[in-house]
Amino acid sequence: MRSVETTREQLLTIAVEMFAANGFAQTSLRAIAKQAGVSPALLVHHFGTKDALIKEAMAITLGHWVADEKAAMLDDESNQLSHWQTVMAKGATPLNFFRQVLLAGGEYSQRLFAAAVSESESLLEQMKSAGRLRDVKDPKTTALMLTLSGLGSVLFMDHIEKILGGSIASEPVAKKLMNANNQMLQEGIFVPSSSNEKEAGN
Amino acid sequence: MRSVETTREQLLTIAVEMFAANGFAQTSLRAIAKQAGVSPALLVHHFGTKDALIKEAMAITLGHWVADEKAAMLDDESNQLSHWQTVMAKGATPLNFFRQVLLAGGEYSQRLFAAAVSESESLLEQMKSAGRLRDVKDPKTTALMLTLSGLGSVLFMDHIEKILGGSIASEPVAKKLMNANNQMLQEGIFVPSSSNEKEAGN
DNA sequence: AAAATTACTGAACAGTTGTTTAGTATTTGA
DNA sequence: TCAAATACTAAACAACTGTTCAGTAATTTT
Repeated sequence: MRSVETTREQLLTIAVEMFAANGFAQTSLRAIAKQAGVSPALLVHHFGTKDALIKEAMAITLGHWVADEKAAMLDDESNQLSHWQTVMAKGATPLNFFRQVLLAGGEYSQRLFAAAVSESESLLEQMKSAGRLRDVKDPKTTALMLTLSGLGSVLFMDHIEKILGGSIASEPVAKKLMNANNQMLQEGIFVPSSSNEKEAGN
Repeated sequence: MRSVETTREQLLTIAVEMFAANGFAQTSLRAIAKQAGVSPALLVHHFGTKDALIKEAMAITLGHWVADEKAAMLDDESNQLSHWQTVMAKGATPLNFFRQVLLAGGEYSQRLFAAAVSESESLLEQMKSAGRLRDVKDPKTTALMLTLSGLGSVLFMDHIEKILGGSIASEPVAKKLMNANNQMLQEGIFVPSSSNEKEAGN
């Protein structure tokens, strides 16, 4: 054999890129094989089925991401902008891949979402112990809301870029988003009306 | 002919439901025809192509929604919860349909997103003239952020329900979300740190 | 009532899909 | 060096896709 593990890895890398760019259902084994200059049957030989290939692609991409993310968190906790740019510096592929995972639904989507929520929760806890969190009444739901806008910005990347007129990775666009977000989350933007000043009972 | 417009309308209704439930690409003409008890060729006869059917389904669903939404806005502007329940009372189909439109990407997705953003913008303006808006530095980007969490909650409906343990249409879950959202948007949740108390320059 | 139009079907076409099979080349282990 | 295992391919299968075609039934128009 010419170079077992290397060919397999190459195939996996190409698959991840193509899945990230076009989605799982829209990427055929034939297309991946063609891009790799290889016969479709070889993909089956190495991975068994398309589903298995997808799962392996998910596992490896999520694994890398989590590792990198943890490193980045320990590294630089306070500067959002530089963290954001660190994330984007990894290139569009992993972010787009996650986008596709979320879009595809199913088990991995569920897991990814849950992981994002719990990351938000631990962020809130960190902020709390740093004395930078106000008295949040419902931390879990709050974390969920934070997750929604966070993942929303990943999912709607293209739309955002069209509206703000620039790459989401670029400094001006990233700053715009962060400033708006910071104002919302630090000062609030709405003045309570008399009717819903108190929280609705439940 | 047995009842021209009626058959066409029935087909369209079934198509909308199936698209909403399973997505556009995942719903074949044969499946729609089977559900309708009709031959696949009849769909082609009435709509020409699948794409045309999809576009017609989009046009009619978006049209109905916008009309209903405008009526609801004039009707009851202040009570978020009852508005939310009005929205949900229309049933899951239109909301899921929009979800699929957003997921599918493309032109209609773009339009829908842009419409949602501009609706958020006009909400901000309304709030401002009602004296219920703080001094927002970047209303456009702020409207965009609001849109992200709004559409996010539509896209991730299933995940949210799994985490909060109940239908998103139910009163307790809806209240949870709204209370967390209100606190965030009215009081803010983060205390500014010294380093990013001032907005980052650009 | 005859003619024209419209509603509708069954069968097939051509393309794509994931996967299988049978076989060849290449590499490894003994 | 010989045998076993692995890497890899060409061709085909079966299932599915959107769409076409030829034809029949029902309805409208004249």
